Amino acid sequence: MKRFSKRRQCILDDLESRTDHPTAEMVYSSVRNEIPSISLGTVYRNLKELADEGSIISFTQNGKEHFDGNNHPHIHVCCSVCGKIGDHPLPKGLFQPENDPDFDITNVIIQGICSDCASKQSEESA
Amino acid sequence: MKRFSKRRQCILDDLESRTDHPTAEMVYSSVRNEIPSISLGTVYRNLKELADEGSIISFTQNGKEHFDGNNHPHIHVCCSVCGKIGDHPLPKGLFQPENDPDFDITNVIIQGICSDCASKQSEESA
DNA sequence: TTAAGTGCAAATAGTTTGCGGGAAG
DNA sequence: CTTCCCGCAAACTATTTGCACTTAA
Repeated sequence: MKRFSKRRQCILDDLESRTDHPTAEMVYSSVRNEIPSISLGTVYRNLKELADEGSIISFTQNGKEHFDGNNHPHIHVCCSVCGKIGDHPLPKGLFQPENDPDFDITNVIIQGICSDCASKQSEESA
Repeated sequence: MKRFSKRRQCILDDLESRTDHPTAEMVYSSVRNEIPSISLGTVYRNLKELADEGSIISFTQNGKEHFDGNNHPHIHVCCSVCGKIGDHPLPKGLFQPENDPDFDITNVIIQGICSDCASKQSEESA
């Protein structure tokens, strides 16, 4: 049976209290303020368990896994140039794949180039 | 200046001729039928260049990068249990982030659990 | 001719895991 | 007690890179 673990709780609390989308390393660095003896392996282990049980959301961007304490399905808009990640609400039913009406959406990721980076790029090439 | 390279062309042709979403390893295995002496490093190198220049789309699923020869922005529906990836058209303007109307979308990923896997899981827990 | 492309193998980055010790129930 | 959890360090996987050699232009 799954136990109450101070470390797991602390990791979950940290994720739920922040609005960015930290990597494992970033969670590690933050949680160490609370529990200096915690190890990176434990952070990885618990992040994976929390994601598997659906308590948190995870997705990969630029080769690193990012985590989100808000486990309600919503939209992540990610700029592939600067790496910025923004949250947006998911309009009800809008994204339902027509060939699988019961597909259970857990996360939506939109990749592209934000207008800031687009204007910088056009300056450079000018 | 960028040159015409038989290997790069062959990799691009392979990607454009298939409708799945292969990993680098899968492209390597396929392209080796055409050019047996090609190396995995070259496949990685060219896939990265093609993705950087926008000729192909790439995204990470289950810790591996997948590639798509269709570089028109469209929706990838990914089941996080069985790993199936499906293509869907992107309704014009539907996903435009309201706080950045000029955000240039290159790819949309919808993660979740397909109905097949969902029914299998409910059987197991029964 | 010469800069871009390549094979090879070593290196790297991110993540996972086995194990002996520690803590929750 | 006994089962899960943890720190540690080694292992693993996917990907990148340096270098000497090829090849397209």
